[in-house]
Amino acid sequence: MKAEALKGNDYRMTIKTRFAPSPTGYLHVGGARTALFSWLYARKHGGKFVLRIEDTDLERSTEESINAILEGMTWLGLEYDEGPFYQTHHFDRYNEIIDQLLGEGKAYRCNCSRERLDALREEQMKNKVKPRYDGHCRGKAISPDEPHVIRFLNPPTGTVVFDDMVRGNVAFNNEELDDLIIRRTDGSPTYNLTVVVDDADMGITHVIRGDDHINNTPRQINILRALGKDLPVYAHLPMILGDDGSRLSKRHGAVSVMEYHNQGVLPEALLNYLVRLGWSHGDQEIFSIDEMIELFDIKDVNKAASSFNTEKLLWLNQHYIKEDKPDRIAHLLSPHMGNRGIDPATGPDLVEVARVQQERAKTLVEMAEISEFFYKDYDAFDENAAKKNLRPVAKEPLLKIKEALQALDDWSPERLKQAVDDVAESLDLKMGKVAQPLRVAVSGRAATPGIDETLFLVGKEATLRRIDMALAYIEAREQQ
RNA sequence: GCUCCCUUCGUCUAGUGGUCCAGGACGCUGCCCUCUCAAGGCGGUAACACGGGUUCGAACCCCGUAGGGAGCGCCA
Repeated sequence: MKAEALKGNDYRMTIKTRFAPSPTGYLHVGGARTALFSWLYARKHGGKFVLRIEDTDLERSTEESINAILEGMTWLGLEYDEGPFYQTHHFDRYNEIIDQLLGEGKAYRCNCSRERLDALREEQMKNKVKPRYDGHCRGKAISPDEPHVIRFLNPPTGTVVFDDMVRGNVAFNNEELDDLIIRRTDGSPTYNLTVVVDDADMGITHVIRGDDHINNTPRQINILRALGKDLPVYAHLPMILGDDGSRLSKRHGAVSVMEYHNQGVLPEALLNYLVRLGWSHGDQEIFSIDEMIELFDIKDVNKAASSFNTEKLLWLNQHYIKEDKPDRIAHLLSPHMGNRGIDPATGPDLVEVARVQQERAKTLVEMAEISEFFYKDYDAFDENAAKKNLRPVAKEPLLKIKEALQALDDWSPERLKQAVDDVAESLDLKMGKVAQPLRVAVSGRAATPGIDETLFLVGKEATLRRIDMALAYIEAREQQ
């Protein structure tokens, strides 16, 4: 008996959040952060997280976009416990609710023409008042057989008040609202109705969404009340702006989550970056997923919008690349090598390459670029590097080191380091005078990992061949 | 235009009346380390939007102003 009661109580208390994107584009960073916060809230409280696709706009919704959103969620690891649900599958239910409201006199038919509505709006704007429907069709007997929309009869007076988890107490006057359309002429339901019905049906306890929806909240609350449903708790998250403070758009560079994936950003880096946008926990910057779940509290979310800063994202990305296990980095790096036409199986162990490059790249794309020479001869020397280091004075050190390396049968980093040291000493040169020309010779570039690791991974045969290429380059220069 | 909201270094933020001539992080920058590039270590640069109050005392409370944002669809 007691256990039974407890169980019932627990059920009601189970927290459920949702992410409800409309599939009209890719998953962008703003949506991803909204999803992250919703997900964190559910995870932190042992609740459920549901994914609902709001595809009632048949004109703009696409299959491609649905897949892009699903792909983005998966990549970020924001796994959902229920769904994906599709609103287009719930039309019968929405109609049932709309008919119920109609029957109860809480909604009515309206046959105002678009022309009348447009004229009304224009008139109101001209008179400097907020444009809203004037209730022209309220109480009019309009036949279901003639073309019409259905409007929700919004309470004409009073105030809608709710306690937002991030905004605090929010109040709207019903006078500011109007009788919104809940069913279009073509019979399809509209957003404010479908959201309310689904949230109630799915048992969503906490509606966490972007604050561009805050103005919809009082309308939704009024519909919920008309339906006699419990209200969820609301949390309206601030927007993410571009680095110039304006609304995030394509001209700010990448906004799609998968674009970051393509650029070689690690999901944990993006997540860490996103969680710190509008939220903080003292001075802490680095958060593992588990720490986020443990420490995240929606009450610590800021009210003000924040600007997206790619530099900081890249810093975090480098941090995670550096900290991660070389074999995972190698695994993630492999496709990027493939994009450059390189099959990692044809050269040194990619795990070893990842290990030596880990702290030298901000993205996996960059790491692939600076690692290409381990797998294939460079097409040309980096111009500045060659100009500076492959000069006639470098000839003797290169010849000497070539000789020393040729004689080496233990091609280990230790012996390679020793060989370079020995040559430098024998010529009475600083190590850099030998190592740097050698570096440019074997890699074609000015910067690589330590010379010992570099030579080791490039291998004896390629090293000797490339030293000859460098010597030929120097000689060609001398001819000029 | 109307309604609502927001405002600490360039950026992300800490800060909830005295411990703040404002702390951390990214960026930029100086030095150290060093075979290059990174990474790392130690420094530096830089902010309470403005104007009035309230108070012994204000980044923190109140009021204006300015700037920014969101919404005002048979889009979501």
